[in-house]
Amino acid sequence: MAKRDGYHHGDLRAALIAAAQAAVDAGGPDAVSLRDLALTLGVSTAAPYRHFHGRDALLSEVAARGFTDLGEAYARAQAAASDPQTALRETARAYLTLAFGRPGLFKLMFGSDLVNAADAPTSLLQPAAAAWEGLYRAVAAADPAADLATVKRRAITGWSTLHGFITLVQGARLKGFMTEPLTEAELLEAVLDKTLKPD
Amino acid sequence: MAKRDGYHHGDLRAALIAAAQAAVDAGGPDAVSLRDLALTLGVSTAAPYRHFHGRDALLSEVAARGFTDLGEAYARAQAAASDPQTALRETARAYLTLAFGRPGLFKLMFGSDLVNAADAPTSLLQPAAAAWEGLYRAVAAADPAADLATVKRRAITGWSTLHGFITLVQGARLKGFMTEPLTEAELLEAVLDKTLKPD
DNA sequence: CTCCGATGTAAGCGTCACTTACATTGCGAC
DNA sequence: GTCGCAATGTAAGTGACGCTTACATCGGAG
Repeated sequence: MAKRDGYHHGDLRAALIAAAQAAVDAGGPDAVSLRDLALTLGVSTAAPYRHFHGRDALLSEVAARGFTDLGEAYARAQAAASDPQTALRETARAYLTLAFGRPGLFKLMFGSDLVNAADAPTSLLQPAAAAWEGLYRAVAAADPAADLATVKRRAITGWSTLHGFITLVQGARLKGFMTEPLTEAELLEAVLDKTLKPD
Repeated sequence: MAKRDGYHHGDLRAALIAAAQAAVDAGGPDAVSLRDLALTLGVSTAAPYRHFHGRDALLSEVAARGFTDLGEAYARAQAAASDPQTALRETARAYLTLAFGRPGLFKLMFGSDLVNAADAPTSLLQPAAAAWEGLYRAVAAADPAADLATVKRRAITGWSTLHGFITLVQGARLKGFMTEPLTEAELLEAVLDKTLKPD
């Protein structure tokens, strides 16, 4: 790859994904402009369309890799844990780590309508579903005696707590409320406690 | 108002807000185009700028009215309840009602960066803060013995559960998982239960 | 009645995603 | 080897968007 002959780029597709990833991490989904990417990569504005149907297709690829990363982080957290309770807590922590460590990517994955779109590609839907399965798996393993409905209910309500806290914090809705008598670390543990509480 | 002399509109400002509100309810914040609104109202594309600094200022006005509505819904719910526990549950239900009843408006209020913006006007920040106070008030009233940190923690984690569920549902992240053995109504009550559980 | 501030218009700028017609290249078939 | 074709690039243009500037029109206060 990376052979430049003055006309063909070498591996424009990979370069576009990398540049888009960087832009998403730096400024979220809205910071991605195909024109900008093309200019940065020294290529015409029409070139990206040889590799992606459009802006959404490129963003879908970036989001898909985010979901893949998330699923792998879940798997690592669960493999490293000595018992199912710890595994569940560390799985939740992996979600928080992605959300607060790469907020731009998180916004793309969970704040955009890409996954919701009618023409969402399998390459996006599959990793997204796999990530959810990773969460679900941890909830199920933490209480093998629970029936299906219970596990689903716990997974959904727990995920809601975790996800809601993240979106509220990132939307700056808790500014001035998170501090005062509560430290941020205390609050984070409180959120984890509520997230994991069985019922 | 509404005097049309062929040149001046009569009350363009109010008409713009109403049209923007309708567009937001119909298709969310992204569905609002100043050009479209101007065309619909039979006015030039530059006219809206006589009444709003730009697109964000108009959307801020719509969002502000949403927060005002939310705060009033809280107040009504609390006034109608016979005891503080019921008041808290009905306050939470009011949040769900706005979210699921007017998803486009909810997305504008909590999914956009308007409130977060550095130049957010007081006319938006004040109703937003007031709405949060309405939630907080209900949590505090439900347990008068609790200290400040406890009330804050409960309000934040509870709101997180509620808010996260809404955003996950509206992002279609729970499609196929909400149904199976769980009815949607059951799940909603489960979310409310988890939201309101003191600790 | 006259002037002036409020409110409108016409025209245009720069950016965006995307399309179309054409140019260049590497590579496998022969 | 070279020929032809598919892959990959370019140049130019379309239409929508937010926003700005210079000018036109109107109603009401003096």
